[in-house]
Amino acid sequence: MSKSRPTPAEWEILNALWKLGPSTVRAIHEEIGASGYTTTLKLMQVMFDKGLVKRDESARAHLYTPKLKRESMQTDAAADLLDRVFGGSATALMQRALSRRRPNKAELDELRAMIDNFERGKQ
Amino acid sequence: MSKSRPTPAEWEILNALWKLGPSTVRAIHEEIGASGYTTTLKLMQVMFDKGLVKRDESARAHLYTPKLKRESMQTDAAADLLDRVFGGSATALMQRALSRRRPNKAELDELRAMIDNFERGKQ
DNA sequence: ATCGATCTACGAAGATCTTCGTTGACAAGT
DNA sequence: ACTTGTCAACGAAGATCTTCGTAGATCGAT
Repeated sequence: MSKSRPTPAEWEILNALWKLGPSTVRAIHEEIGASGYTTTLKLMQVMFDKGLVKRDESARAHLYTPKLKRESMQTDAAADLLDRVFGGSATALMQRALSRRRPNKAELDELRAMIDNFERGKQ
Repeated sequence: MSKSRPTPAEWEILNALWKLGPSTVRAIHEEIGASGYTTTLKLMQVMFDKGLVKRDESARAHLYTPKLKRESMQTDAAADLLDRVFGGSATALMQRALSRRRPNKAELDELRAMIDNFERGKQ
């Protein structure tokens, strides 16, 4: 029972799945523009074995779906990085996240609104 | 010329190095409470080969130091996650980072101050 | 000089991740 | 029925990460 966080290749596939909804290997393969089809297939089969995705096998081309919601997995990933790299400091994480790509005013306002919401305990 | 981001084990060693300053393998090994000494040694040798750390070999017990500043590597790691997991949305990242460990008022104020600074272009 | 402790160096094994070739099944069109 | 294209399945190779056993050098104390 490991927490097995998705690998980079797995994240790419998950993102495509969340974007497209239940999809065949072929659809995902084309969405991410990967190299070889069987590579994508194998990756998704491994993800199925790991329990990262479920699949509908009723048709010949199986339909894959992420097992968890995107928000949930993102939260895990953020917690992971926060722990491993930032010693738990969310402030430091934000500082670094924003320092590369300069945010515009709209984004800053959005962030402020989010903080206000946290303050009111709305999350 | 790959950007080769540090692995989890490497992050643990880097964190110890930034905390303690130039250190021997022994010191880092004890700081992180790892299993076998030679494992820590090998990891740090590999990190040296990769160029993640430099070392002073003048004494028998070499002194290791990270090659880059902590902030710089944190920025890279945050950009990585932002890209791979959050599709570039800093707002989403922050939302998830805060949702697990509820921030207190001091922390929220700190975040607000940070955002204000960004707005004034002080970063 | 020898013993014991500590260090680097090296290589190999184990674990995990990624890529790919091949096979056999199935479906659609001829 | 035969061909062509698409699919899942499987296994193996390659790449990277982590652990560990062993060997050889160095130092301090006896």
